[in-house]
Amino acid sequence: MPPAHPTAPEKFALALRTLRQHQQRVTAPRRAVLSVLTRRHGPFTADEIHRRISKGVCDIVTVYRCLTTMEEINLVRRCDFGDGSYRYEFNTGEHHHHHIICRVCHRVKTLEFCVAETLERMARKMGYANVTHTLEIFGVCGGCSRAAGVRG
Amino acid sequence: MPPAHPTAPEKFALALRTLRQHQQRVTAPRRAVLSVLTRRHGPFTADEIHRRISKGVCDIVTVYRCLTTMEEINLVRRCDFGDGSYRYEFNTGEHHHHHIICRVCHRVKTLEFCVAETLERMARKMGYANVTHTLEIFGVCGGCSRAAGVRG
DNA sequence: ATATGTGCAAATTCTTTGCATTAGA
DNA sequence: TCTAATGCAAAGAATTTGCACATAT
Repeated sequence: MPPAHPTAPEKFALALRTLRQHQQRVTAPRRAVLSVLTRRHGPFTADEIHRRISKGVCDIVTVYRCLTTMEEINLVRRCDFGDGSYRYEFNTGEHHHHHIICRVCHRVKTLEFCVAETLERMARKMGYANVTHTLEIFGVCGGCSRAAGVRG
Repeated sequence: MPPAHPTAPEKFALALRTLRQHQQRVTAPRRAVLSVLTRRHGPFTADEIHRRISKGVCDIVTVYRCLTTMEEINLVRRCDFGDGSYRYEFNTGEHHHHHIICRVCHRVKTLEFCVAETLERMARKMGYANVTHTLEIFGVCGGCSRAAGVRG
């Protein structure tokens, strides 16, 4: 069986395969987007991804289109931290997880733990099909708390 | 002690009192917004609220400003279903709750139950202060499933 | 060869802001 | 009275769309 945490190149190769399996073409912009997303987990906004791509490879519009396509085939997951823009992360399919977002420095930590199965089960009992959920935790991280404490 | 589920007029009266307590003026647009939000739990988008207000009472911009003010004094809660617009609901302060949103008809049910305390506790242990969370459940409700089933 | 993907410009959608005017307290 | 709230117009930000051109298969 594959290692629990595939390396970036492994994820990248897997992603290209997944594209082809879904009759999607492997283009330079798609490679670039996937390269960013497999190297660091993110999640990143479309703009952040675009800025991490070598200048001139593609337009921000193309980044959006790549991400939409990739979300449709479950290669990426779209997250919403409620701050006005969506974020995208590579979907390894390994484990469902959530984020803790610092309200001050906006750094994101991943929580490899989910507590919402109970709620999903409840929703299914209520007659819902195709149940999913979003769950994000917000707070002020230790560093930012200390920084604020020192100042005032 | 007050009843567990105050009536709409009770909520409305309470809301006006809360406004005054916070040195906020009681104006026609604010009454109109609160009237909508206390009559039905929602949550509603700014546009939905505006359309439910008698024509000519106020501009959509004013609805946004009312909602912002009301959120600041905790009279309303802002929800984000990740579909491009925020939704607002009256905050009775009674109990924290979540929503189940049908992906097809977009009808919202309230889940008077929260499972995320565990996660918040975990975040606090990780050194985060001022911890909150967002949690929404999505699915296809029974009615919509049946409708889809009948057709195809 | 040909359908799919991309660039550029422009449109859309949601939300916020500036400023003169109106109206609560 | 006098500050806070509103209307209107316009700005902003994020995302999507239209269409001609480029390119992966």
